[in-house]
Amino acid sequence: MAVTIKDVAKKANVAPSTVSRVIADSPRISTDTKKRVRKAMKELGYHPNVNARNLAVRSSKAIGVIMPSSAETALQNPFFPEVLRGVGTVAHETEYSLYVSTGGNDQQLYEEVKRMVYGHRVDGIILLYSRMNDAIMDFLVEEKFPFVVVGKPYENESSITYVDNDNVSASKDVTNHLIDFGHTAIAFIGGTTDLVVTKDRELGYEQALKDAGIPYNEDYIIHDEFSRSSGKKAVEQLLTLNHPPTAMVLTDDMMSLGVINMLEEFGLECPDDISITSFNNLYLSEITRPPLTTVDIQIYKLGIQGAKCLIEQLQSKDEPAKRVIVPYAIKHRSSTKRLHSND
Amino acid sequence: MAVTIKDVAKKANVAPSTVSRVIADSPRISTDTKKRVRKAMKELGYHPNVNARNLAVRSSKAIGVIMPSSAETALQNPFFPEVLRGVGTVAHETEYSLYVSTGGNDQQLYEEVKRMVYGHRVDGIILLYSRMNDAIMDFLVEEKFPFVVVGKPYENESSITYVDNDNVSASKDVTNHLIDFGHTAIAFIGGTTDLVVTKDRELGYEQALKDAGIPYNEDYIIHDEFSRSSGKKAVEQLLTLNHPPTAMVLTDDMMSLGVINMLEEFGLECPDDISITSFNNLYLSEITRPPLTTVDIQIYKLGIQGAKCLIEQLQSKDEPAKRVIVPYAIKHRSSTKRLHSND
DNA sequence: TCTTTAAATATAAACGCTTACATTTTAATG
DNA sequence: CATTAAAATGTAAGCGTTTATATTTAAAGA
Repeated sequence: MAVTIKDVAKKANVAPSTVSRVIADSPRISTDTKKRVRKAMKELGYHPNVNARNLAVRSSKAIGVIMPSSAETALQNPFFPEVLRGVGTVAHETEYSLYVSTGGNDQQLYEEVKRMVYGHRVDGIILLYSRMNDAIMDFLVEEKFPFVVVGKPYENESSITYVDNDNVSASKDVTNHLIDFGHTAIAFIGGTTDLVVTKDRELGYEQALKDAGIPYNEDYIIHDEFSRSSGKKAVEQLLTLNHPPTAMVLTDDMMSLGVINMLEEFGLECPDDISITSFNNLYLSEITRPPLTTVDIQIYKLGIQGAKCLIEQLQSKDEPAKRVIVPYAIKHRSSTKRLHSND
Repeated sequence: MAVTIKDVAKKANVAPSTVSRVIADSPRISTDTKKRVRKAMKELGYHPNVNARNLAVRSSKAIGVIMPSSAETALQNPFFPEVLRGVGTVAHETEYSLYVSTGGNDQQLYEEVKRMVYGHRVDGIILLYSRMNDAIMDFLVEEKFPFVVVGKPYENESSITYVDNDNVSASKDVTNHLIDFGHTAIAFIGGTTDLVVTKDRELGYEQALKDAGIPYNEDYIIHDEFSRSSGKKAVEQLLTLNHPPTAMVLTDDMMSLGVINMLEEFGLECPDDISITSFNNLYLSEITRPPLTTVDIQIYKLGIQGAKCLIEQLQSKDEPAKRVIVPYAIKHRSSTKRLHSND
């Protein structure tokens, strides 16, 4: 077997507890013995066994990252890798490990979270999505297990720590941008309605219309998954309307890609025939034709902040529930155009 | 504290060992007591503590997934999430957990791997890249730690289990496709040269040229990271040549995106002015304009197979080194065009 | 020099599980 | 009905740490 604390102890002529204490760099050990023990560790090639340690201290120094269940489409959206990168950065700094979910469907995911929690696999969890009546979130609050959500909780908002953008305001801003450009027939294409983020962005869209005195048109509202195929479907639906929109507020860059593609099939050009605003500012959004006017929600920062909050929560037991709002910024590119100014 | 095996034992009036055996569904326990114990577990809400279990059995039922160090650019390429999805699928089926690397630079990553290995955090490792003189891979063989690589090892090829495509052949095929279309001025833009995959694809490209009797032109070969910005740089370099190429073999869809974008800035259209073949068949590749003719390397399957191989290796100690070649398929779309047939 | 106190280290009991081995119970055999 | 074998369960020793408590050693005070 591998070399243990006892081997080191023997070699350095001390008790195992002493070795343990020099690992923890306890001030109760004289610098002399510390040196001696460290030498022995080096010579033997000692490395602590985390399982044993975790068992003794009842923690795992690991955090679980839960992505939406529909792994099929979820992981395909660069949003997730990008938050993950943020989370990973602070995890690395603080020497936490990252456990990621693998569940394919809702049920599997739920089982997996239970395994993480009950099995003491992780000390805390980061939820990378937020939807209504989510069994997993309910479970976590029920169990009083430390977690933070990236996005806004659909309930218990004040008692759950979360990091989010001000999506209402962001959505209002882009809609206003479209209105400023003279558009009044503005469609909204968002993700599934059970996602809190969709709700918020729709709300912002509505507020902007209302403020501008533009009547709300139900036909202009479409909800679907975040994916390219759904984007296509959405376009089809809108373009066959009597009064097709001249602009659209989309809530995801990937979706926008699909929409623009579909538009072309219908013989329409963006932004000449239709203006588009988007969300996320994925690295793709500046590479598409046209480059997208999109809301930079600072995905990486969302990840950073989420992880930070969680770890704070883990370090001091009764850290209060926090809310951190990551600022957004609209990237004005070329997917929107002033109405009636066909040059 | 949480409910332990002893609590269950007491409640069910059996010895802890019996409970343990029930958990393992050992045939040595009568169905009667099994039932009784299971009932007790349910009533008490028992869940095994993995740390304790791992310590006892000296394993962790977890596999480590190592992505390239430059997390900045790496995770941005949907290739990685997609393999991860494959890996996750089989991990889930076999009840393994997934540990992912978080290291930002080479050194950090190396440290992390050591922590995984020495700390008994994972039972095996999947390397999601393969480059020359990789300290991590060397470390793993040195330690005789179970691992598989997705990609082809740069050395010890016969003693390391890996899953890969036949990249030489694939690259040859796409190059030939270009040649068939009448192109002779064909450039190659690949990732950094220390990546084995780049080597292979370049080799295929060269072979195709040679077979067709087309002289090798060093100016046509460009190496860089897999990213969009590097793609742009590459284009610039090629177009300012005396005899700029009429076609290019690119080794990554993301790069292709950048290239096409850049081409436009130079006033060139793909495929009218220049033909492009690509690799990976990311979901984007059919959404771009033009949709890319690209090699479908079946990323998801690479992940599936990689995980399968690793787990086989973990289950039976002396599983022989394997090589599994995932078949590729060229997706013919609209980014290539017959030379001189300007319609 | 003898206490008293502080500093340094050792002892041993957890942590929650698995498993080799021992023991008891049950069934089978002559 | 005793004997033996097989089946079912129990006992206890790990797995490699941490940590409360005890012990030893060294320094300080009287």
